[in-house]
Amino acid sequence: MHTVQVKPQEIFQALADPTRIRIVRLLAETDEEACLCELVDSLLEPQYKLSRHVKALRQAGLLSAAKEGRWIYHRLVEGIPYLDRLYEALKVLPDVDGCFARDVESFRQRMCLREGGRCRIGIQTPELAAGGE
Amino acid sequence: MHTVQVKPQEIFQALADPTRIRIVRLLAETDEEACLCELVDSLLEPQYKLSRHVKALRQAGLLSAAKEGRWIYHRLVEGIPYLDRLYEALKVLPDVDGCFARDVESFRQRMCLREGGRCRIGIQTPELAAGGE
DNA sequence: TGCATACATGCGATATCATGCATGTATGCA
DNA sequence: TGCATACATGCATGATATCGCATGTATGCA
Repeated sequence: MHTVQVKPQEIFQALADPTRIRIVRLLAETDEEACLCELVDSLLEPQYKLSRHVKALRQAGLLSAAKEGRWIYHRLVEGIPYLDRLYEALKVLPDVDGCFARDVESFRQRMCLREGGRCRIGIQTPELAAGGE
Repeated sequence: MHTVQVKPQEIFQALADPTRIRIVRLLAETDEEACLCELVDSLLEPQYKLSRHVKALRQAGLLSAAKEGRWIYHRLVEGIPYLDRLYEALKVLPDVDGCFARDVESFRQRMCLREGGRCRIGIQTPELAAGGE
């Protein structure tokens, strides 16, 4: 089940980081699930960084993970009143520098590389993969 | 005006503290304004602590302040889409230990001490006033 | 004009967090 | 069975947050 007694402040703490907001907002706006390499290629942040942020969001109860072989698909936990309202808040956040719009656009293009609706490739931006460049 | 360019993560950071959540939730549920001494007597936290948290919420754009002589009334900034949705999320947060319910009850009782709708007394819990006990 | 009072804040101690680098784990394919 | 790869994490570091204590500022009243 979801609730492992997550304190309210832990939920907001999970969103108190620009990268984590980008992750949640991306998944909220597209209503999609994504594996880590897709997030890396969309947000253009290092693999280890997003891995940790995704973990933080999972521990806060915002994300659920589904393992499929080597890939792990992350999606928003939905159906919980206060979480659903948080997503709504995120979706109407101002996007002054167009960062969120770019994330969504990059993500949509990355989704085109799926085969049969599943990710079959890894990180397409080599300098963001483990080990750096 | 309101917006002094508050970054999204600063809004969530402002709510990433249990005391600040209590403040915002109290004002959201009661749709009231409150001065600092009323908050002290309701939340039963030291004056200097709430003063700082209120300041943090103001800097994040969640609270506005109206000075009336020695008293300063704080209320939620409303009418901004993502803020209004955040308040809605706060209002449906679980209250496992009954903390929020107690805050609201204490606040309602404290409001009975107003004269003409205005606070005319100071902190009624001496050990929480400046200087400690 | 001086005092009581509503609220603000400088300081130091402690704790938590995000990041980069490097490396570890686990899964599937040849 | 070994290698490539998708993802995870230990460690050190710098940044930031909270708190208690004490004190400072500003307003109104006697």
